[in-house]
Amino acid sequence: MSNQKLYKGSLQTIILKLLATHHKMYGYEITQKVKELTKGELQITEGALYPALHKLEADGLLDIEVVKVENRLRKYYKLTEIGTKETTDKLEEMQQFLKTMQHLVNPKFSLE
Amino acid sequence: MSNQKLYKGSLQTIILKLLATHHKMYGYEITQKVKELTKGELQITEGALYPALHKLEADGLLDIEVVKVENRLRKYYKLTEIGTKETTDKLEEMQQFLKTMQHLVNPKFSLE
DNA sequence: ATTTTATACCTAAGTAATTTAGGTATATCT
DNA sequence: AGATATACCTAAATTACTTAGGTATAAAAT
Repeated sequence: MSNQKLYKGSLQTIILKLLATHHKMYGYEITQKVKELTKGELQITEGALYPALHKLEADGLLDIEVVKVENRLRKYYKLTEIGTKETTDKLEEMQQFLKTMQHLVNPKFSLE
Repeated sequence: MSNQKLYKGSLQTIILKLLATHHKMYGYEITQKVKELTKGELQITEGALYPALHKLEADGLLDIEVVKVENRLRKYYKLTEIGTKETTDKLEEMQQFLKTMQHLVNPKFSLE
């Protein structure tokens, strides 16, 4: 995973997108889902994930619901109304970014 | 440019790609070219660019050629042999990253 | 004539998202 | 019994960047 640093700055967007799609997820589940969806290409570390979740919650984008499952704690996160709005914005920014980067590095445009 | 932070980690790749395409460029030219290619979407700051160029040179990926034009200095950079190789690798990593991110944020329209 | 903008280089302090490297605890597999 | 998987967490270090300066020449605007 030598290109892990390219993912810098996209963690919040990834979390928000997952919560928009799956409605309700807990931290560990997010790490596993990302690993699964990216076929191991992206491994979200817990040292990055948990502080990010706490910040999103502190910023009012996420709501929390603590559940005890098989004697273990789970903290389910879901989007607030503000979080849903912010997700739309961040996904648009991401699409714009991906389009721009594709344009910059795509060999098709190599003669510019 | 609220999504500037998404570009974190991609500066080296952008520089290398430009030098692969244009063979020889100087710092100021790179900032202008990126602004032009991205229609202002991405503004490389000089505080980021010059240290990045110095690092790429120190790492042996770039060669330098100083030229005096109209009484002003220009430092032209071009890829070394190692730099050319590294560019290929970094562009592959970037393509993989873009594909993965596209898939993550919009599985419906995956590039696959 | 003088100020501003454009060209062209640079550095250093501060910021923030991460990595690294720990920690706690329960359940399951070998 | 020990390793792996589940499930949470934090704090110091790293790092790529932003911010905010600096020097200097040439051209354009006021």
